[in-house]
Amino acid sequence: MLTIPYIREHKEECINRLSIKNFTRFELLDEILALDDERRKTQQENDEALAEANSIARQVGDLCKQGKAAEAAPLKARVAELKELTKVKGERLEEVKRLINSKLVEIPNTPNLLVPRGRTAADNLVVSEEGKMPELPKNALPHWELLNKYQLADFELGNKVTGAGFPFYKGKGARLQRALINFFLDEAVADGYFEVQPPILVNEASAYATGQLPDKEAQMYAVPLDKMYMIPTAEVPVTNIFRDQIVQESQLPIKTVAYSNCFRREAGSWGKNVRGLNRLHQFDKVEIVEIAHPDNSYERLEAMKEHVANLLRKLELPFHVLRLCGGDMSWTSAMTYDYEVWSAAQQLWLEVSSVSCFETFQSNRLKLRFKDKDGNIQLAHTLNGSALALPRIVAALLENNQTEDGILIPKALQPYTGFEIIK
RNA sequence: GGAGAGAUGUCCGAGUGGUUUAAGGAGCACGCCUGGAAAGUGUGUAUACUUCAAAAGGGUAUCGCGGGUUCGAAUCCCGCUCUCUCCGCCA
Repeated sequence: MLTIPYIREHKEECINRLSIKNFTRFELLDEILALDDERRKTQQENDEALAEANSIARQVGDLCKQGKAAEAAPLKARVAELKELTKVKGERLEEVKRLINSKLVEIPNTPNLLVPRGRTAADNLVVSEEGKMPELPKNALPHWELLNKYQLADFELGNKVTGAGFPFYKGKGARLQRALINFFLDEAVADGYFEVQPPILVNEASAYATGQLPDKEAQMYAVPLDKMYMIPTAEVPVTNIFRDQIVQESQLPIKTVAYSNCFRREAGSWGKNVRGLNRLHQFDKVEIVEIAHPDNSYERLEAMKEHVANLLRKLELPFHVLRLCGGDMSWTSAMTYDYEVWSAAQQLWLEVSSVSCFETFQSNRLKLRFKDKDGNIQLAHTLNGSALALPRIVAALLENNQTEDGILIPKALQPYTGFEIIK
């Protein structure tokens, strides 16, 4: 969420940036500032009452030691009055803080001024495009038929054992999954990312800190008996590593990579173009997360963007990069690049990665800070990106590389698969 | 799942109702000493909110978390979380 000092000191800029996301409820800003004034005033009054009570308690202690307990009676009465007062003030203070918080979570992150204005995916800006568009043989098949033809995945079996959107991968299909995971992890480690393997269940505090709660609760699978949630992305546990932390400035940027299963209920989003691997409830993803200095977080965003582009180059997939417009960006992002690979048989661009800078929007809620050279403590910037999500990569690999002899595996992946062709 | 023990600052660790304004030690930072270092020595060393034009200084809260008792709680009471030991189960 946004910080109150930012809203207070840069209100015009804040409004201008929010308008890029087509946000219009600017009255929330003034409401928050008014409540914050009340919070300060209330706290001051409460603190004064507490200070007087503390002072009286010391006096009572002294009197008792001197054997003058009787003289303490009026002081005790005064403390009782103060206690009533601090009860009322304290409750109001908590109430005001709750109100401020409830309004803050209704305001999205402020987009970077470079973010194009717009409402839908059609307004996204194509910033680069590379790779050779494949020429497919006649009777080219979409990936769901290829999965079936070469016995790489079994959706029916998934339906039987779990439900729709939970396929089994089998044989070379399973091996291809494992190869891609290892390939992505090795590439990230070679690029300086520190590998972690996170839990795939998180507690409420973690889900709240990265913003899945309270807004996106319906998107997560929950384990209510233990008050836990299945992660929709490794971003959640990995970013939460840094919750309530003060890191050293010299440690920045902190580059972390994690592979995990991801679980998404995708409530209400089933419809067109979700066949096969295009949309699943459980999928695999390698995620990169960075904690960066505010001075160079956008340089880090470009570096992450390049890391992802290199993966796609090595996989020899045609792709383009979009800078998302305000209307298509996520609530929490300040700037997002989406990567889409061309899935030749479906004749579709498939989103395989989303790389974002959140500035302080996440770290404010996380309480993720660093101490600068002068000893001042300030919020760090967070960034993350998929590098990469597997199912749509598999879809594009299968469709684009199909030949009459079988499906060719890109060279970079062959050491990981142990085979050059699927037939 | 059962029984017991525990959680104090960067770390170790003392503290069972009032100069604890959290002892002491270690670490770290800076200074002195030194040709340089070690040793020695001195000073400093949490976070959040708030007050103040700013700095300095001050106030409040925080001893796992949340309540309660009391004029006063790290200390007493209740609930929760987590850790350790033993038992049970187990890849």
